[in-house]
Amino acid sequence: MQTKVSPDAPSSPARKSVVSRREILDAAAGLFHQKGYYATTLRDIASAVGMKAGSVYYHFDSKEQILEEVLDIGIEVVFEAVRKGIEALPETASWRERFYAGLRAHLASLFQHGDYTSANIRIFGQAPAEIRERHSRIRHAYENYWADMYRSAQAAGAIRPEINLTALQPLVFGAMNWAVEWYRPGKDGINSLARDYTDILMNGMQPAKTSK
Amino acid sequence: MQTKVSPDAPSSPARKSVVSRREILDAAAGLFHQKGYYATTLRDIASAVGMKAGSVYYHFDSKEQILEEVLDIGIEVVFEAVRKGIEALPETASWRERFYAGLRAHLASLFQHGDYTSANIRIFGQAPAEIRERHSRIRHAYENYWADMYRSAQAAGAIRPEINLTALQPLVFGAMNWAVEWYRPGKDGINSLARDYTDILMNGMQPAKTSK
DNA sequence: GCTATTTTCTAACTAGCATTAGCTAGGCTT
DNA sequence: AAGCCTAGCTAATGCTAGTTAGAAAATAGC
Repeated sequence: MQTKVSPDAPSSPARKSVVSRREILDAAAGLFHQKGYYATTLRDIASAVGMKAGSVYYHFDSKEQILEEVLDIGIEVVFEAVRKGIEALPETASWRERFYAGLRAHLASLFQHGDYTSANIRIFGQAPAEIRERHSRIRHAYENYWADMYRSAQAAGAIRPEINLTALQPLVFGAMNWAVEWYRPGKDGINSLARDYTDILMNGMQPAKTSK
Repeated sequence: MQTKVSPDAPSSPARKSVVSRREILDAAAGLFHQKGYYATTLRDIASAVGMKAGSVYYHFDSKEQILEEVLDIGIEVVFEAVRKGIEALPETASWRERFYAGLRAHLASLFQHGDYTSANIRIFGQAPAEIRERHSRIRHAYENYWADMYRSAQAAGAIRPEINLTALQPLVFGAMNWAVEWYRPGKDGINSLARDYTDILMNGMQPAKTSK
């Protein structure tokens, strides 16, 4: 019945089921992103990986478990990409460079690792309360990562002291995540999008400086 | 069978069914917002207004029709609020004032007319393709309203010429709409939120002006 | 090559859903 | 007062979904 995931069993030499499992998750993420959670049936998922619906239960206990893992992976992938993107910068990097790097990494992972992250944004609201609850931990970890960056940037004077970080943070998140709803990437697409966003958010849209 | 809505029949003195119809829509909007479209059953909707599921079919042809109307109302309410908020300004109003008024009205209607607009944001992605298609017309009308404002503001020099409006517009939309996911209004809440957003988007987060 | 374990399939079961058909009771109109 | 329209109810229908149990196939170990 396999209830626990048991991360890589003691000596298993790349089990077959590890692959199938991953394929199922991949397919599920894609379908969830496309059609939403409820509109996606287990038969859809199964047939996308060339299986029958019943077989999925060898790998997962329920449809909800699949949802849960897809959600978690969605955040983890972005989180890791952003962290790596920022840590790759030299110590001397300016706040603007760090911000750009983070923004760029977040956007990139929305479209490259595509399904998991964009599924996350799309279906989070549809998830049963209990699952949403559990999943929120990972979300908050990621949010806190950004929150810390903003805080220290403001402390260092790279962000105006009047700026309300409680508003800034979700503003940026919203701006980034909304891209899933409309943006269809071209070749250089994501970099230029990230540049545009950075420019707007750092400098504002107005030409000169005005009274607050 | 009642296929057409026949907007306010010639001389009917406030039919009972008009009320029930509206109650159903209200309840549906609330539930859609809360639980999503598929997770909301007709029985849920019906019992929320003290009816049985079958009776809903006296007022609507299908669950999808309810969805469609809820979606449409969601945009219309915001659109109207924003238009009114902006038109109420004097001719002499600055771009910043206009922007603030629009932003404020949009945010306010997210939380005041609450369910319709936030349901719209939440469930649009879950709607069947065909409905999404039809509904997109209204959406685009609203988006175009903003697009025109941005264009003329930029033409008038109130927005820096380097700003890419194709990026600016969804950035702002995303920022506003994301508020549904996290913001819980207090008393003065929305006004101060709108002020914060306006400040960030107009002036940017950084203290002085830097090289682009 | 035989056996044990993994992995998948088949085939059903159950529950819940949207939808429908026919009925009922009250009120408006004439 | 008769009959029609309105508004809603009850009960049944058909379908689809998640889930399960056991058989079959594939794979690996000895």
